[in-house]
Amino acid sequence: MHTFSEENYLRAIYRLSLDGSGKISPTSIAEALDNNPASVVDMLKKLTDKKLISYDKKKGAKLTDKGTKTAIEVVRKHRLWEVFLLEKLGYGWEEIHDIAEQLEHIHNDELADRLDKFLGFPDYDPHGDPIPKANGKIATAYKTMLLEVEPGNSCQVAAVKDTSVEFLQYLEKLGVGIGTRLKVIEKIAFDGSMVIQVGKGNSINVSKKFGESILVG
Amino acid sequence: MHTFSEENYLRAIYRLSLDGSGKISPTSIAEALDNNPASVVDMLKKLTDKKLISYDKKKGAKLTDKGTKTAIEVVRKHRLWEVFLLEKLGYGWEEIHDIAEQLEHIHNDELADRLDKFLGFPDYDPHGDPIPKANGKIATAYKTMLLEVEPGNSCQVAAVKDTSVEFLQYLEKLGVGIGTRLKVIEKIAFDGSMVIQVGKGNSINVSKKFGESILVG
DNA sequence: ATAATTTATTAGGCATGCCTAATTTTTTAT
DNA sequence: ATAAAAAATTAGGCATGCCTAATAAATTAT
Ligand SMILES: [Mn+2]
Ligand SMILES: [Mn+2]
Ligand SMILES: [Mn+2]
Ligand SMILES: [Mn+2]
Repeated sequence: MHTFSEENYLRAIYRLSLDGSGKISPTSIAEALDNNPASVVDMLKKLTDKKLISYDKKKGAKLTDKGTKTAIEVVRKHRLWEVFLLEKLGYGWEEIHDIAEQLEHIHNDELADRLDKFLGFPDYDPHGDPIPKANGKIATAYKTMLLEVEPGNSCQVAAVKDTSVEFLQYLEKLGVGIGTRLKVIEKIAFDGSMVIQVGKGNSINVSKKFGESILVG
Repeated sequence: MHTFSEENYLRAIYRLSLDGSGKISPTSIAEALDNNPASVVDMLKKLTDKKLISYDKKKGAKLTDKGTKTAIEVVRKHRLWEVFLLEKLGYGWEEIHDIAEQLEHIHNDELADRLDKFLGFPDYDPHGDPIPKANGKIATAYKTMLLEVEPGNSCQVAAVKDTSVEFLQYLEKLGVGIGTRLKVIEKIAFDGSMVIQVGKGNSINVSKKFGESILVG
């Protein structure tokens, strides 16, 4: 079995590989895990020895099939537990990520499948991310950023790319959740911010970072 | 926050203190945790420094108020999770202990209370052990062993003192669970074994160890 | 009381997973 | 091409939590 730390690295590498933002370097992993590049280099050696990744200074880190399988299992558990925490225990959507970060490491062969069944085989987690199925298949994630929506057009919030407490509480305050209808009124060329209308409510100005953190469908 | 290992030690010391089998020594703790007395001595120092226990070669280890509080919180989570795993996820009663061993270490202030509420405030776990309440109060555990029941008398299984897979699967095979009515037919002086009738079924011979592992009420 | 046995403790070591500081390599700017 | 900056790596260290082997202390048996 893998350690918590190994699983956290695999999950981080997996997420970085989906971002498609190029080479997965020690620095990028360190940033994702909020630790030190030197620590990452240590761990990349261990993961390479265990055949969970390949690592090459030129090509960066890449999950092997074995590593991908493990990463997806961890992600599956993470997202299923998030659904449980929100729907069954009544936590707020800004609280669940940190707890799921711990629960994703509980080891038991049947756990994910039993939890999945108990929850009614949900397709998406509370942040709009697709939940990998028992066979490892994953629905393709939404990938249009709110930022890319042209003024005059409407869309619905499909997922949030940032699960920080700060961002989710801000969304809560604005009345924005998964499924909320947003209309882009205007884009400000100066700083990339935009004016949007939330549902049928009033218009507000949100930053470029905000526009990049919401995926719409 | 405390580490998994610290919590496991606190829980072990707590359980040993309830057994009332005298002084809690490094050897007894090592046996409970299946590790080495030398390791235990190391940890007793750390727990003493953190004011979670007091340790004295003469008096053995004793939980402080702070240590007791933590131990009870861990036991509370352990038993609530066991109820969850059995009742909501449908695991067998011999499978839940090991998973709860992991789940008991998930840290979140509201978790135990939310889980408790979700489960309908259960009083006992699936092995018949009382679940500590939010205020730390615990129903007194059953303490009459099946072994002490006189021939001719009947009783009901209230709890099992041994949660090993081997014992629980054996009980399963015999059709014995919490609440099962048992009648003591005969006690064999030779080896302490006894002949019991399970429910309205046939009579079987069970060992002394068996008689010591079942609590009745 | 002395010897044998058991228990507790210390000493030294190892794996994990992190760190800082120093060094090397690579990339970017001039 | 050279200098400056950034990224990767190495070296050395630290905390945790475990181990074995050696030693000390306490118990039990003779
Ligand atoms: Mn995690
Ligand atoms: Mn999520
Ligand atoms: Mn248990
Ligand atoms: Mn445990």
